[in-house]
Amino acid sequence: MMDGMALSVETSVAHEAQKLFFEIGMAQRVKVGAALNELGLGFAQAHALRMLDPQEPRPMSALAERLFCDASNVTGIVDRLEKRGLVERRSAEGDRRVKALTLTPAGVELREEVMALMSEPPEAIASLSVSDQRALRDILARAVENL
Amino acid sequence: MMDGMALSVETSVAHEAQKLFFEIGMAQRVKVGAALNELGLGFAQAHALRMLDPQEPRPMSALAERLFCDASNVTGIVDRLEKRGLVERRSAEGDRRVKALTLTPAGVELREEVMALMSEPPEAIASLSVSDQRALRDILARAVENL
DNA sequence: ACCAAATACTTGAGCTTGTCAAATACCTAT
DNA sequence: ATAGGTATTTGACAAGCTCAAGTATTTGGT
Repeated sequence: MMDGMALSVETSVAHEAQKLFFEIGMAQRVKVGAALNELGLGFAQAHALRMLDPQEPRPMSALAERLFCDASNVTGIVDRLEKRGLVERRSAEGDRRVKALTLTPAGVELREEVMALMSEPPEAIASLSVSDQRALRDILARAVENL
Repeated sequence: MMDGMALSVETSVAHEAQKLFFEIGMAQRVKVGAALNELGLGFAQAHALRMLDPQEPRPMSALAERLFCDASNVTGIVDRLEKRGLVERRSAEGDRRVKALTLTPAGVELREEVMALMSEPPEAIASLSVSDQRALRDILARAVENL
């Protein structure tokens, strides 16, 4: 009985937090999506851009892993990025099967914009007091560590 | 100079928080997406289900608003839900242009599952201490109020 | 009452994103 | 040499999304 109640209290706090978390995330997704569309990018393309390293070329397969999706999906996403001159497929030295994805200067530049856009805090967070923001950051940092 | 620095400190805290927020949200999206697929639902369908009221039928247009998408998109989403017998289109009394969306018993039931699934806190949040969870919930509640 | 304009929804074209299965090209180890 | 494994592409298909145009119905002005 006591255990049951204690547990239900705990889960209810986490659930309440999750509902709020989800609501803020959803709103932000809509806002960011609109901004990305104005840059002519879908969410997946933007995410792919973020996952590429301006310094170090990565194979398609590495991108698929980071995007948590099928390799054949990456083909299409990279096609569109390449058509816009943001990315280049270079055959990797040593293994001609792998395509080393390289950001072009235009790609690097747009990537910066995307990064800025996506790390822009939503209204909800920006309007918190600085001490709340700090507390939030610290709690989320602990949360991420526990992954 | 001082103002500039103070500002940059503030934005950097919010930005750091946002990056963590985004990372947790992204991971959760993937996990929830997989669970929804096992129920045979896409994210949009699930979200639509959530936005319908088991008590009070709503017109398509109301759903479009809540989904932040075009009305013509809702047609397709509701088509799929209706084909599975989760929702019914009834002509509204008083205005035959309007379709009143009504959840069937199966729809109500599946909606419950979806709600439970989507408010299930991610690993990252669940593994926080109870006091962190409480603090998180309270901060997010303040954040949502500021919308 | 009549007709033009507004409203609710559907349809169709076209795009991106996603999956799966099969093909291609290349590498590696026996 | 060759059998099997790996990286990427292709093709078929479906969801999700937008825009423009179409249909049905209501509303409002005259």
